[in-house]
Amino acid sequence: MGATSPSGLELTMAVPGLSSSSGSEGAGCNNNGNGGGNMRDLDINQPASGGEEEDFPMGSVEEDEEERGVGGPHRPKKLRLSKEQSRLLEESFRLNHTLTPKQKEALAIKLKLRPRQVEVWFQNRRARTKLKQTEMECEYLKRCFGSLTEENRRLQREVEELRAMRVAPPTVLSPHTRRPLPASALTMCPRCERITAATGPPATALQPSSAAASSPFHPRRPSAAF
DNA sequence: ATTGTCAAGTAGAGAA
DNA sequence: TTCTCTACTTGACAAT
Repeated sequence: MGATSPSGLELTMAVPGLSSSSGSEGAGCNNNGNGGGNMRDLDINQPASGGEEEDFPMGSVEEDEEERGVGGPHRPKKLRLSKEQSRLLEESFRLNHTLTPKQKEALAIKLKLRPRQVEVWFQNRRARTKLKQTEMECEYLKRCFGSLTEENRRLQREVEELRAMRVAPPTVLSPHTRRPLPASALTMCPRCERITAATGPPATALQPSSAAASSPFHPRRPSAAF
């Protein structure tokens, strides 16, 4: 299962029975929702439409190495990848979540970015994917916790009911003689609270409580010697 | 003013 | 030593 979240994250999660509601949280998904994009959609490789000065946000390959900002702000402007750049990055991320140096170089040339920028984009993209997956797993575990708590409550109630029903000790047959054992010869298994013969193989209860016969407490126990 | 997003910086770990 | 990764942080910017 691979879901694409509103923010374009492709998520895969190996959680049984989880229908990853792909667009669950729409809270912060402002980008690429309508394609129209009310967000300023700067192409960092184009000069800003109005002002023709050195108005590059930063980091396009054209302006790369030069030491600008001598005494200037250490983080001058924020790069915004263009739609096309993001699309191509997403596309290659879909194919591969990591890049070889060659792939990185090629992609950087294709996108007119520095290899470092491509690398950073992939790092951040992986981080976002992982975060999303973690959030989904968290949701899933919360649901599991809820249903297990409910199941636990139900079983506790069942135990209480069974305890209340057990007025007299059940008649237990000896495994050897097939005759009823005296109560003094019986013990209670501390784990399953089942009545057994004090020695020898487990005795056969004549009137096992209906739940004890197919109790969920003892699923396929390797015939332990009690 | 606050909040969310995201590119980029930094530190530390691990592999070659 | 160098490279790449993850995890965490920072700061710019848009949306509310």
